[in-house]
Amino acid sequence: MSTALLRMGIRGRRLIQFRFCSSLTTRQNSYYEHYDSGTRNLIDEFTTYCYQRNLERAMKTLNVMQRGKVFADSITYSELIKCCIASRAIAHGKRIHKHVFSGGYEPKSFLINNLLNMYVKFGLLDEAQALFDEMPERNVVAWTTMISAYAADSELKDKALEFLTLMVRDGVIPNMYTFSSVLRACQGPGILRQIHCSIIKVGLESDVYVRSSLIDAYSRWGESDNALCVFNEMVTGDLVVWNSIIGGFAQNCDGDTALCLYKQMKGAGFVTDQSTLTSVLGACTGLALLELGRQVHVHVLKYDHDLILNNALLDMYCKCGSLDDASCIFTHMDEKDVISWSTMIMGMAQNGFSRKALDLFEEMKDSGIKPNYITILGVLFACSHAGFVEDGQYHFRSMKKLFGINPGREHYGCMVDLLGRAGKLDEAVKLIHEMECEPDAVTWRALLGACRVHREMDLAAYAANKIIKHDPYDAGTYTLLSNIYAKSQRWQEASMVRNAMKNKGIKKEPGCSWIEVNKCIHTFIVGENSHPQISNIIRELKQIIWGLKEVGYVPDTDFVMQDLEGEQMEDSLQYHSEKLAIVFGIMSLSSGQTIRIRKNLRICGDCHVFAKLLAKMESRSIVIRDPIRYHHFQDGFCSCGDYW
DNA sequence: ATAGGGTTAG
Repeated sequence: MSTALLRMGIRGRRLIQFRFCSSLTTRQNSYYEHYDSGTRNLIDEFTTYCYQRNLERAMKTLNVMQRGKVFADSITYSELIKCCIASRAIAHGKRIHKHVFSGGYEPKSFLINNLLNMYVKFGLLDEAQALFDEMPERNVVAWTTMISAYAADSELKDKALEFLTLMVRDGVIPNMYTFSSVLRACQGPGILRQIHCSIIKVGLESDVYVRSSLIDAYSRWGESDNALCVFNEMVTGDLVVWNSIIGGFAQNCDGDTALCLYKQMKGAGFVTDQSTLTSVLGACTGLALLELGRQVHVHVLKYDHDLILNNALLDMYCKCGSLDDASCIFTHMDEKDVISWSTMIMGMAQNGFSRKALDLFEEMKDSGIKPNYITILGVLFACSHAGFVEDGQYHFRSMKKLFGINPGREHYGCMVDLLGRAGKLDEAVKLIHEMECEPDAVTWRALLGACRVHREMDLAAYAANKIIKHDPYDAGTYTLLSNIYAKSQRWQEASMVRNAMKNKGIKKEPGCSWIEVNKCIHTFIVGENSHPQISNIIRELKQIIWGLKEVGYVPDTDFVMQDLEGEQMEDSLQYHSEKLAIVFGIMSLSSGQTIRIRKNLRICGDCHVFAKLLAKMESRSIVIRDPIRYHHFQDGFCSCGDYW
């Protein structure tokens, strides 16, 4: 007689040893054949229900079996617990937990680990911790389950790292599961490097899970170089590792590298999935590559029910200035969440369609989706850009009451912008002093922007000094401040600012514009006449300026109040990068096509007038995206309403 | 039995 059957006899009851393992273990380990056909049928039924994750029926069948003195063992319970997790049956899970410990036999360690995992999956960390504390022996799985639980909680990441130390102290050796969990808990590049060292020491760096976690962790802390090192050391990788590195660069605003890696990935024969496409769309968004984005859209159609992917698509079209496409996708999405709505509201606002943004906000509330911090930001952004002072004040005042959202710095920034732009500079200053959180450079920049519009030199100087205090390397603000002093004939202060800039080694970022023609990106950098067709472009530009002057274009050379937010004055008025890019667009795109430009600096007043008049003269749309907002030029007007 | 990648702002 086998020892198993002997044990059954001693305990005086029958245990179910399931068919879950019958394909894995040999039949001699199974009690199954010793049962009568009625019991066998019950077990079959139970097994089927468990596989179907039909908890209700499985529990019922188990009760029937227990009445026939056939009891569950650890494997049985484990399967039941998996059922509970799948159907999120918390109460059932707790009942099974009690059951396990009230039985007359000792639960196997894997069963307790399953219970632990169940509490973690249900987010009941206290219960999990209590169970963990009671465990007679904690193996690497139990430790890893706890570490993974704490690492996933933004408030408890320190605890995950602490558990790693405790675990090692307890003599339990972390494995690749442990490391890929604990990497999520690293709260800075220092500790990350330490963990990386440990991983190398135990020789786990080539595990794909560990590798993708490392890449992700380095990317999250802005250390793309290290992420790329980890990636490049890879001999054999999988889709997720590729997705990690592509996503890492896409999120770190390095779309070029992300797209380059995407190309390599396809070259290496990998098939993309939703995650890849989401990151690639993100790269297109960052680079304003509408045509490439459209190509990716074709692949996205395969996954038309993927919400995250659709949201990324939506954002791509918004940020590439194609709101018709965005609206079309938005109306056809079968599921919309708060991010879909926020993306659309912000997209409308940034592109100058403020009324539409506010209408969407009303629609969103009607649809029952609760706005979040970012949604409200979009709403206030829309109000400030259109001068809807009362709407803005209403939404700002009611956000806490209606949605329980406390206004943050960004919200105050929008309000300062709104009030300041409406000429209520006193109220804007008052609001800054009333802020619950400390004003920062962004807040002061909003005030400075308003001062620029209303030519408030003194207040502008005050705000600019505040910005420099917060952000001592902001070249744009230095330039602006020095220009303000110069304009007010405060020469000494002007030269002091310029000296401070020189001493700190702060240099202006050169103006740069990009345009996509035939799937190729053409770059124009001010002062660097590096484009192969530059002489033709300049010749054409001169003719255009000549033509525009005939219809009333007067080049504007007053830059004093135009340097804002890192958008420094570009040196040569005539050859501003966006002018070159626009002219190149006219020369190389077919006549009906919209000209789309992306800029690294804010557009200057002169180029703005130039684009408006040119759009009218050429009867075509020009869209320029700067780091903050969008300008849709058409028929002599701009969607920004001449405020930016 | 325990582990990895994707969406809104700044």
